[in-house]
Amino acid sequence: MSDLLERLRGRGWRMTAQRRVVAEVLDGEHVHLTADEVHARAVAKLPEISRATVYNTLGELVSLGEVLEVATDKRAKRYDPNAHRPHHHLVCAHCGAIKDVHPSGNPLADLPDSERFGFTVSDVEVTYRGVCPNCASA
Amino acid sequence: MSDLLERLRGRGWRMTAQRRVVAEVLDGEHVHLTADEVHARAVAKLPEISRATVYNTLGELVSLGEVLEVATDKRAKRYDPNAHRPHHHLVCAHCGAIKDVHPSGNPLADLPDSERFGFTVSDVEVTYRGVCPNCASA
DNA sequence: CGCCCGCATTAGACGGAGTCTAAAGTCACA
DNA sequence: TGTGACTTTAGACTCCGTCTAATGCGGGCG
Ligand SMILES: [Mn+2]
Ligand SMILES: [Mn+2]
Ligand SMILES: [Zn+2]
Ligand SMILES: [Zn+2]
Repeated sequence: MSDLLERLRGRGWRMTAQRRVVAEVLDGEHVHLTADEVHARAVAKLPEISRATVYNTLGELVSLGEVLEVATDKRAKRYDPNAHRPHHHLVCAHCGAIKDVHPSGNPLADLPDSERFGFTVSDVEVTYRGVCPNCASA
Repeated sequence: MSDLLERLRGRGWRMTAQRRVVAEVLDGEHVHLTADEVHARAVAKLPEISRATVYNTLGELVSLGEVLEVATDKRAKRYDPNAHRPHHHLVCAHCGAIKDVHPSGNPLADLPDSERFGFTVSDVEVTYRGVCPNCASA
């Protein structure tokens, strides 16, 4: 994702300090941060950045397909910079920890035509739930 | 679900007009209503029922395993009285229509040990997304 | 290089969904 | 029927996210 800024510039994005900082926060680690967590980390690098700008920028990154929205819990959406390699999620029901997982097989193929009700099915999300080792040992 | 009230009484539930009405709203049709939709339908039968009671009762039904919470979109949770037969969901990305589906195969078996990170995995939710026939023809 | 237009940022108001509280009501057992 | 614990209620409150209108600034043009 380190050439993200280049790609964005290529798409006509005006480059600003705020956008750079949001991209930096998402870069590197494969995390699943909420918008307010992104904001908190962005503020550490650029104290005057506003919540609205973080929301705006995340929304744009999502539209551009550079970041995915993930709704694993029923609270705040999480933003996933791992948009390159398709994957699903494994969530700890106790502490909320999230792992990227790659199940074998193609769940799309497991939905027979008789179960499609005439829909054009284009995507599938799989969320595994369980208890992480940390929470299990506590 | 028609003997739901019996089961609940058996569990020591105090039976009230409000709880009866919420159970009736959920009974029968296999719908996926939001809490406010449940409230609206409950009000039609018992005008003075409050939003808080609908939320309380839905929460209790969920704890008892009689109703499932479904978070197919990123807005309000939906309440699913079809807790008897395990199933997944197919959602229209355009109008939000929701269908119950029964994929072949067991997605839990598709998650190799090497992808479990020491978690005890107990559950999996699969959400298919696409466009329904109505929206496709429009 | 510096101007200037239009895009970007900002603070704060606003909205929807859900939770909480404290006061009032009512179920059900004795 | 009386009683006490359980339920219900209105409305305040929180959290997450969106919107607005005023201000700021990036960067192409002259
Ligand atoms: Mn991920
Ligand atoms: Mn369902
Ligand atoms: Zn955990
Ligand atoms: Zn549709």
